[in-house]
This record gives sequence, structure tokens and C-alpha cells, in this order.
Amino acid sequence: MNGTSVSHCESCPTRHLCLAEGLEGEQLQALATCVRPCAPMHKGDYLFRAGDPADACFVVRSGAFKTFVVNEFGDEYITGFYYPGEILGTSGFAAGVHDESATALDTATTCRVRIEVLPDLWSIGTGPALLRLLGRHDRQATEDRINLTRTRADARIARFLLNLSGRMKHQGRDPAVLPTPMSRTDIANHLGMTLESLSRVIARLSRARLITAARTEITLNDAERLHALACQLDD
Amino acid sequence: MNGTSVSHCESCPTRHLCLAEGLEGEQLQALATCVRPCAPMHKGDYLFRAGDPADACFVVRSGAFKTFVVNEFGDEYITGFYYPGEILGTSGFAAGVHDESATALDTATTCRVRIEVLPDLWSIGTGPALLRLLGRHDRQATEDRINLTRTRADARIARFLLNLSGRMKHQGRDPAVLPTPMSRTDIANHLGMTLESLSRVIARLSRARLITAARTEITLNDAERLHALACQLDD
DNA sequence: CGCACTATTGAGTGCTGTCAAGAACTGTGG
DNA sequence: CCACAGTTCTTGACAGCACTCAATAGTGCG
Repeated sequence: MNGTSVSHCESCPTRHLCLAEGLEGEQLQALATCVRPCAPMHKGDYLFRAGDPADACFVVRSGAFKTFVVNEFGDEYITGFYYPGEILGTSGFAAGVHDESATALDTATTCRVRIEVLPDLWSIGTGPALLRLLGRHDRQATEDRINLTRTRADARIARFLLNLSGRMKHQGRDPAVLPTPMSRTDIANHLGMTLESLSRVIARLSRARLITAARTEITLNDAERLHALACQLDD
Repeated sequence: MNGTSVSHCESCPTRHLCLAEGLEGEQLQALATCVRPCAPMHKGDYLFRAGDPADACFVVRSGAFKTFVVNEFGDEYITGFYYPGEILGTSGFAAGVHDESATALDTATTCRVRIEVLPDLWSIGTGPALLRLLGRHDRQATEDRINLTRTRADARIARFLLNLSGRMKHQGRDPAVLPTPMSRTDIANHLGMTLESLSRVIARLSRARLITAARTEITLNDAERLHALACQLDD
């Protein structure tokens, strides 16, 4: 499996974003024996389900995922979107059981990090990288929370877009081009508003030429004004 | 410092909630050499400030803390409240710098866990406990996010109270008696609503005998109906 | 090409934010 | 113990924004 000359980590395009960040030859090979890449998943496939034993967390290699919780009444809450280099599934460590479910938003791959290898990660030297991933995840959660406290829908959406933009930049991608493989319904749900409100605001922002909205891609034309909107200084 | 016969971990009333969970004699002593208890802090004292180097995270021993972010316009966002056995300060690991500030809500103490000792925690055998703390923190963040997506103020408050209740239960305390050392303003801020709205809902819940609200303590009289309210089935 | 699903657009109600005033609480000093 | 000042909390009136309901338009897929 890993006896070939080039490990899956060495050939991974996401290696500068994940646990492999800053690692060299031997360390990369050692890491490759710890984490396991999954087969490509397709839209709607489950990475894990709420209730599954949480014996591992995951780092996105390609594509995107959403995590969500379904309550006793069948209401779905989208708790997060995950892009390459981002870690998910860690909240399950609290009770040893995943408390949310995760599905692929399009064709996507991950690396599976089993809970048992976490101590090994420190000896390999990728402990700090793990902390960075966990920290970024934590930070994202904080930003989402702060964003949700904004009452005005347009400010929430503006901040959501700018947050996505920052994550694209961190990935080394064009920060003005935001892939949105999730549905509008998912975005609205995640932002705590109705599909209608989201649709209206997107239409308004498009008319004002602040963004160009396509089905699976939103382009930022004026991040400056979007930022002003996010801070609801004016409109 | 730790040459006495009983380590600060062995004598700590919070030891079954924190990193010490499940550890015995020798392990406890080893842990006590890794983590450092802080001197009692008083209301308003800073545990860390946004911008400080994030070389450690903290576990609450007693009292309570709040974390918050202040943006460029001076707006404050309360990102979380922390009770005994809960971990805070981990989001700073993303960039090596704390992105939020933390202050004591009343007289409070913590244990400081330096980032350098994290590998040692695994060898002591408290790795799983660390994961549990991190997982619980993650889970709390998720719950907060879900809660903030609820549009109705009374549902948000009901869920907030029930969440606090669960945390009290986890601490081994009476789940019906919720210490609220934070101000109403802080709670309102954290829940993404105005002080006035919070005040009105609390008054309404009190009149309906669902809760008994005092300045620094809220008592739940009917968790059942509060849960129904949280799910906004009826009113 | 037609169907199902998703997204957009339109009108009306209700809840929460805003502004404003008053009440209760906290701590200090006499 | 009481009086006082500052803060924190409560209560009231009004307006704006987002939700609800409803219909139309667009998109993807067989």
C-alpha cells in the first residue's frame, strides 16, 4: 500500500495545508503510514453519521463537505462547510460518538486520522500542525457564532462570503472566486435565515454589482464594499 | 513546589472533570508537574488577551470565565462562557496568537496547560481526557451555533438555559440551579439579541413559572415545558 | 421534451430592534 | 443603618426587517 517510492502524502496537492505542513521526506513517509486516504466520495455520500463511534477525524483532501445535526423532529441544522485542508469530526471525541453527520457536497476525498495515531503524530513532529488545524476549526466555529449574532441578513451573508474568501486565500486559491457546491437551502440554513431571505439578498448584491452569483460559484467584485456591509456601517 | 505529599491535582475538587479524569496516584502526580494552577483571579481579571502569544490553554478549576472578541469598531462579542472542567484558549493554536480575550466573571481559578506539555500528556495517559475536553468544547461551539440559528428569542433563551443545565449536571451539580455570574448584557450579547429582548423573555418565563430568575442564579422549575419552548412547538 | 426539484419574486403579518423612561440593585460613605 | 449615586435591569411605544404563505421562473435529469 505504501511500499511505493512516493507516499500518498508526498504526492498530495493538499500537503501544505494539512498535517503534512512543514514536513520533509522521511517525516512525510511516516505520516503517510499514520493517515489513510479514502476513496473518492460522491455528492450525498456520508463520511460519518451521528451516532457512529468516533474513532477517527478527517482532513479534507479535495472537494467539500457539510456537517449537520438532525433533531428529534427531523429539523436539519447545517453546522459547517469544510474545504481542503480543514479538519472535521473532532467533536465526537467528547463522548466517543459522532454527534453530527457529514456528507460530501460534490466529488470529494479525505484523509482519515484514527484516534489511536494521535500520539504518534507528536513523535513524527506533526503535533503543531494538528494543533493548527484544530485551532483553525475552533476559530471558524467562533467566527460562525459571531456572524450569527448579527441581526441583519445582508451583514451575515457578507461576512459569510468574506469568510469563505479568506479560506480560499488560505488554500492558495483566488480569494474572489468562491466555490459553492452546497445548495442555497444549505447556505440559508447555515446562516440561520430562510431560503427566501438569502435569495433576496443575493439578488440585491448582484444588482449592486458587489458579487456575481452563479449556481455553484460566487464571485466577489468589490470586497471592500462587502466588508463595509459586513460591518453594517452603511448600505 | 510539588514536593509535598499531596499534589494540587490530587486535592483538586475538579479532578474528575478535567485532564485528571480517570487518573490514579502516580499519574496524578505526573500530571501535577505538567499543569500549573493559577492564583485566584477576581471579577474582570484577564486570563489572556487577544493578541497575546498562545503558548497555553486553560482548564477552569473554579468560578467562571467569559471569552470575547472586540472588533475594529469596539463592538464586543461574547463568544462563550466557561465553567469548571471546561477548556478555553485553544483557538489561539491556529496562529500561535490568542484571537479572543478571556476574563473572570467572579472569583475563579484555572490550570494552565502549556503547549509544550501536550506531548507529555499522551505519555502520562491523559491524552483521551484531553480529547474529551477538546471534543466537549467543540460540541459546545456547535450547540451555540445551532442555537443562534433559531430566530425566536424565547427559543434561544430556553436552549441556552437547558444547555447550562446539562453542563451543571455534568459537573455533578443540581441541573435546576444555574449560576449566572455574568451580566444580563453579556447573556444577551452571547445570544445575539438585545438586553431588552432578553429581559422581556425572562420576565415572561418567570411569570409563567417556568423559571425563577435572580440576579446571579436562575432556577428551572419546569424543564419539560422549557424544552418544548426550545423546540418552539407551542408557547 | 417533460417532470421534479431548486431558486426567485411578491404581498402581509409578527417579532425583535431602537429609542426612551423608570425601577431595582450594588456598593460607598456618613 | 441609611442615604446617595452609579450601574444594571425592567417596562413601554413604535417602526423596520425577516418570516410565512404563495405563485412563478429557472435548472437539472431521465
